[in-house]
Amino acid sequence: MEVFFRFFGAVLVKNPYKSFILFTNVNDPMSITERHQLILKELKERGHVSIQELTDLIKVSGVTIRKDLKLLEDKNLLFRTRGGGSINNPYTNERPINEKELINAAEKQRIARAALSLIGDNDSIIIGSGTTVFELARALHPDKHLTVITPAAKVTLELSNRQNVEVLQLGGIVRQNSSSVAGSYAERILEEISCGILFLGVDGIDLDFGFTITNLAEASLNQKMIECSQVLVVLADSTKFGRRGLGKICNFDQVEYIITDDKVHPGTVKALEEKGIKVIIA
Amino acid sequence: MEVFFRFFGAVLVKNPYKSFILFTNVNDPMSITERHQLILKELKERGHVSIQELTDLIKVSGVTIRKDLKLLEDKNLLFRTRGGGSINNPYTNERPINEKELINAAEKQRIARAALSLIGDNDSIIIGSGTTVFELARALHPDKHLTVITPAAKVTLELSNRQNVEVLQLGGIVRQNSSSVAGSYAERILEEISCGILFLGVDGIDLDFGFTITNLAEASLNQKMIECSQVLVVLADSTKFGRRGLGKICNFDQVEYIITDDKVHPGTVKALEEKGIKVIIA
DNA sequence: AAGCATTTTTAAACATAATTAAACCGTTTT
DNA sequence: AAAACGGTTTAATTATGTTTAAAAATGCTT
Repeated sequence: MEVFFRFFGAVLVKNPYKSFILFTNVNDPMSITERHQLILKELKERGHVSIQELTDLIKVSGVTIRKDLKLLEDKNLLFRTRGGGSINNPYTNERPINEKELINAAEKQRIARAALSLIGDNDSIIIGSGTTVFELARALHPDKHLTVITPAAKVTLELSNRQNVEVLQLGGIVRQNSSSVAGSYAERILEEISCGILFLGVDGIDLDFGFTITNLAEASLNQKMIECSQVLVVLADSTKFGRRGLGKICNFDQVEYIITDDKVHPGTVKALEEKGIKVIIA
Repeated sequence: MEVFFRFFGAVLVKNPYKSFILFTNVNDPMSITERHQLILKELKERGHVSIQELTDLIKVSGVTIRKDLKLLEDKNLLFRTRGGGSINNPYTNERPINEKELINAAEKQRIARAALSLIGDNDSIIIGSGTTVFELARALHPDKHLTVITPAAKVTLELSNRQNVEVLQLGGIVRQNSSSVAGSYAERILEEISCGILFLGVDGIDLDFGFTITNLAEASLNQKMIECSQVLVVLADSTKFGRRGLGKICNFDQVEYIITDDKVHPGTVKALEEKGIKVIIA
């Protein structure tokens, strides 16, 4: 018995299968489970979600999102906060929370997400220490393999179970508060490494003095990082401009990109661009 | 006999649809088994199915699809969600790390607290990787200065803000899951170090074969740690006895203390003590 | 092939769950 | 103090689920 199949004008012979075409409307409203999945995914990537974000994204009412958050909280999958939800228990504060850090959190996340676009497949990158570049680690979910070198234990922990990411933790004495290493051990490892992009967080950007950080040992490590990297990208929210830290890291000619937020002064941007730096406003 | 494909022509023209092609014969309605196969195939490809989709496709009533989904759920082939089915439990995706931590948590904490008594003022110690020795880091609140060397990022993060503790994080490639480094970078740092006590967690203690761990790179690192330490203390809950991991760490003559819980077999304790090891039961 | 029992399917009725707008209340910000 | 924001409740609407009884399909026996 010979069986013919016709499909878009072509004829298939003796196909052992039966055929159906299943259609899914992409514009269909999301099911409750899909919403919950999405919320959990966002939480995992960003650390917290806001109701505003979610209503914009999913096109449902705030009441519904609040109900979702309540359900997920009941399942111990998130902690409810005013206006959203968080993956961390806000009540297990290891150290007093810097209020300002929280206020700039959204900017830092936008900056981090803008930085993602600079990373290519099979790249190797360095992620420095500091809260801004930590957000980069959090937002990093590469499709292809990526090697990440970092002095920061927080970055290592964030990335250690992530798909497609290989982490090289630098060694050395750990600085209090930053949980990040510095010193000769780390620098010696860097001497054997050549890396694509360095993502650096800084404490100060002064148009006359250059890029600075408050800790001297870290400044030295950052210099070594610059030496072994081909491209230097500085991530800094707009509050860092006009400030000076104790230790100088580098001059403007060594920096290829600065990624910052939209509160940066236009004159500053112009001055940076005249120095040959590509400024990305997230 | 000619068989033709069933097209939903009007739908095809509309663009916001994604289409999936499955095979089936048109003339006969689908059998129950074919339906189930179709549902499972869709699930495999897309992760979830909706009842709406399936009724449109197979031209059966919603009641029937619900019955199908119930049957498949009873066979543990899918999870029912409102309006459809999902391939994996949508709510068990979080917090994989805590689970291992929870195993024998109370024992591990008692073991860790017993280990504290071995640490003296101004000592320098190594804390290895694994959940048991991590509990030691958690319990560590020294009155006098203490230097801690560790390959584990979790230990570093736990101790980085603690009073009187200086942390030396070893460098190297980070192992998935353990978030702990191993390899030549770490070993080279250890060559320059001499340390008082090494607190090691192991995966297996076999009276004939010695101390073992499942990961080979970690086994090698552990050997180097032993070389640079004066005293070796093994922390292991009683479930570790009689087991063997892939990589051998050391023999019994190199171990000075074993700290374990009270569920250990008395014969085992005796055998260990005959080998010259001091056994502490927490 | 006819008869009969069993299973499958479905429409209809009913029950439950989900969503939202609107009204209202309490906090936080200005 | 006012305005803006987030949260809760209510009531109406819509979507999804369950049950029931009847019809249709299937399988088995003779």
